[in-house]
Amino acid sequence: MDTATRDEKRRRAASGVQGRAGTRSARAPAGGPVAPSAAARERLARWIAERGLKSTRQRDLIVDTFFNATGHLSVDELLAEVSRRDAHIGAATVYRTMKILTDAGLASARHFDDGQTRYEAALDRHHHDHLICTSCHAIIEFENERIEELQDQVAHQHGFTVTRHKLELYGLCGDCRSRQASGSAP
Amino acid sequence: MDTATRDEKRRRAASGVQGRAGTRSARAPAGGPVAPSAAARERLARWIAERGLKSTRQRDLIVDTFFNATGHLSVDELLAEVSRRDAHIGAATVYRTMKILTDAGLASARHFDDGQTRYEAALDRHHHDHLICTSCHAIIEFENERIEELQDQVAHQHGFTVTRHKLELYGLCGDCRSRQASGSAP
DNA sequence: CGCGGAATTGAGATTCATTCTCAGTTTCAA
DNA sequence: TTGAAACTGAGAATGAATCTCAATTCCGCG
Repeated sequence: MDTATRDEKRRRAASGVQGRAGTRSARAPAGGPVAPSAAARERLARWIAERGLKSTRQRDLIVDTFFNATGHLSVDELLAEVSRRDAHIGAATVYRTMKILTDAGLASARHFDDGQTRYEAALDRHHHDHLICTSCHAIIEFENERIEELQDQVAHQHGFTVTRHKLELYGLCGDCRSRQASGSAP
Repeated sequence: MDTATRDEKRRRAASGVQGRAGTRSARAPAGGPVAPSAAARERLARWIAERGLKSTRQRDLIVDTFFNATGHLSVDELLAEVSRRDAHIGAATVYRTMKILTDAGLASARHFDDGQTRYEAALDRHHHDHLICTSCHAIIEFENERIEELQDQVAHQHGFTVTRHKLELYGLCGDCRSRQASGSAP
């Protein structure tokens, strides 16, 4: 029965505009020249060793696939990608692996308004927020120091100590806007 | 830091100690002296009439309960309240009614990080954002013109036209912080 | 190199929020 | 009053995510 479900999902991931979701997202702006996945894998190895976890073929494959992908992936999308390399890997394993990656601070989970958890690489990345195009689903990252300051200020006024925040701007990206302004063909 | 939050959510959702969530939220700051539910019900009546919908006992009861409640209610909470007045009302009806209210612009749906949709009255209310206490789950509303301006500015820099946004600050409210600082008893 | 216990895996079951289906009920305009 | 259309409740269905468990894999130890 799970087979049917999985096919369902894959079809969606494969067909929809979804495939491109996050493709445009900026990767570590002005990051280092080092291959990110290498450092990440090293840190993961340490994390795993430290707590008696084990390194497995599936885990490695998923992690490798994740760090070699771009953007903000959902488990569905990641599984679709992983399945291409090994069709036997189950969804549960992908969920479990992403949880480990998240706990290890190597990935971070984001909940946009599409009801799926999306993951982005978090290796030495700064905090940032997102602009999301409601038409083509592109996700663009940005940082704004001034906004953060104002947030802290507001929180302080209400006696709050903020530990994390979420700022998402939904709208039309430039491309989609001009596309809609002229012809209609998507 | 997203990590700890997940367990938090599950535990909270499981134990069902949500009754108080949102209780502290501010109601229409400096609103008019008019009873809000009356105006809302009037607008709803028009909305319903305009599109050939029907006014039913259940609908009226749910709407009345919603507008007489305070804060950011989940369907569960609303249903619990409604059930006290009429135990036969089904969850589906509450979902359906809240959808109508939302479409009519009389309620607005919010998705905080607890996996449930929460509704707040939207009658003539200004846009606002939220501070959420991760300990007692109080939800406090705030407005900050300056932040909005900066958001628009950022969006503009990226060629975006923003249609809506979401800003949530998670942390500890003053009460919970001092409570944790001193003894531990809640 | 081979053991054996602990961690891991896949598949299906399960949970939770929400939506859908459908037969019976209610509303309301004519 | 009447009948078509909207509504309702209960349970089934859906979708994401988690859990269960028997079978498998990993890996430190000898």
